Amino acid sequence: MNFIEDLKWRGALNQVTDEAGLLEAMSNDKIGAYVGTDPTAPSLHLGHLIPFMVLKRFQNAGGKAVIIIGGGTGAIGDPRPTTERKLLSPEQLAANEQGITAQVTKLFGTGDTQIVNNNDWLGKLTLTDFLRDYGKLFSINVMLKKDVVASRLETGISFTEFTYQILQGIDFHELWRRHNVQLQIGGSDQWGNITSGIDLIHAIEGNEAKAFGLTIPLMTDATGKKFGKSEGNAIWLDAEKTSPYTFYQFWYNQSDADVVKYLKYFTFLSVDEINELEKVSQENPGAREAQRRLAQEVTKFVHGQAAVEEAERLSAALFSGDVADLSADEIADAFGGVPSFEIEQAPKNIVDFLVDGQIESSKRQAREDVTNGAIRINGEQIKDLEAVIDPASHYDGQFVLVRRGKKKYFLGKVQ
RNA sequence: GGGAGUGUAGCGAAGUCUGGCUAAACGCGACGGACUGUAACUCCGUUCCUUCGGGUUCGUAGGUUCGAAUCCUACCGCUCCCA
Repeated sequence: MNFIEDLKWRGALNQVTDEAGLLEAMSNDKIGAYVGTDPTAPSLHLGHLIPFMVLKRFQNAGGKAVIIIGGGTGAIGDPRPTTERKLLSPEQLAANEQGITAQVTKLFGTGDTQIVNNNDWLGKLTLTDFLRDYGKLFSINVMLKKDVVASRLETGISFTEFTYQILQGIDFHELWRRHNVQLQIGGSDQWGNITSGIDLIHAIEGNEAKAFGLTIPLMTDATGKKFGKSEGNAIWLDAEKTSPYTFYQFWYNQSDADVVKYLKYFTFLSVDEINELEKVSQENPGAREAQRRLAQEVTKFVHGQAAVEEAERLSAALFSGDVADLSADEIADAFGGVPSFEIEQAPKNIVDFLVDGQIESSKRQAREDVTNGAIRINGEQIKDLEAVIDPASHYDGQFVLVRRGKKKYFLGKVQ
């Protein structure tokens, strides 16, 4: 199976500009492909992982992976279909660039990968050079027709964001020139920006210049919701923002209807392996074999093998439910990945305890959950609103382990 | 600058003409529970705060009234049309 066939089988292909041409270019030469990310946040989240997975597959298919950290484009802002973005401060941008660069480096290693920051060339471009060298090559008429711009004409779009597509076009051309990058990969919303780049390359280098674009379909789950949120929160790749345990659990909890789709999309398992897992999953869905494998593979890719083992150890401890007999050391060891909060040594009423530990948002809510039997302290269900929590009662007086609902854990640490 | 709209709980959206029955319909989301396979579906409950007596809300500030999300005035924000 070639690169494109593999993507099709995985359901990871939305549009390609010239499928045959791309395959030919790949077989004739070691070409590069790139994915760009603007540093809009200090960490990547699962949505970002999607194009990176495809880039990695491209690399595995013998290509060279190039990643742009968009210091320059991030300073401008890729227009959203609805509203204008707020500009990020230079300090924020710098911090975000640093965080994201570190993550990408971890994902791709240092092998056949190039990580560049487009601020290196965009930052040096003077206004007059920009207008003379690039502005002349872009037709306002074409730019206005791009989907994002068209949708913004109603509500308004600043000149700054309007210009974004030119900047991304310049990026593609720069990489084409410097690193033999002939393919740009992105989400389906990037089609317009990608074709801007291809057009620019053709305008500067001539129509015979090889440049291709490939987009990936928007990922949704079986109920049609946008993928990648857990309880309304984004799943981050940064272990500080989303613990490896939570990350692992996110994948482990995927529904049967979605799991095969995600195996195809988010793992490098072979066709045979995935087909086998699909079969196993259908025959015995309750064993959650496919989900387990999915969780292992993706957690390994993002956080490493040690994190997988840690997450599985923690999961085993939590879901056995038998936590009261663990030692303080075991608690510290196993529950390190669970959200924690600081507590005082003195005994405290259950409701106050939950609110002070920010496990509950208000006393009202805390009472409701306690009354419903949703709260367990050190493994023991507490339904009495007057109950007093004494940190000294378990784990050498060091910890109080709180469980809310069926599977949310919090660790109180005595100061 | 002129004209027309609009601003309600996390979001969407009723209620405004015909003031009290409105802490404010309904939907989504979120949270909890039952079921289960740490799934999906379904079902049930909760969703401003509370010392459970009550308190504070419907863009903001005033006013009318026994009583205002609902009427009046000013201001602020947003959208559209004309210039």
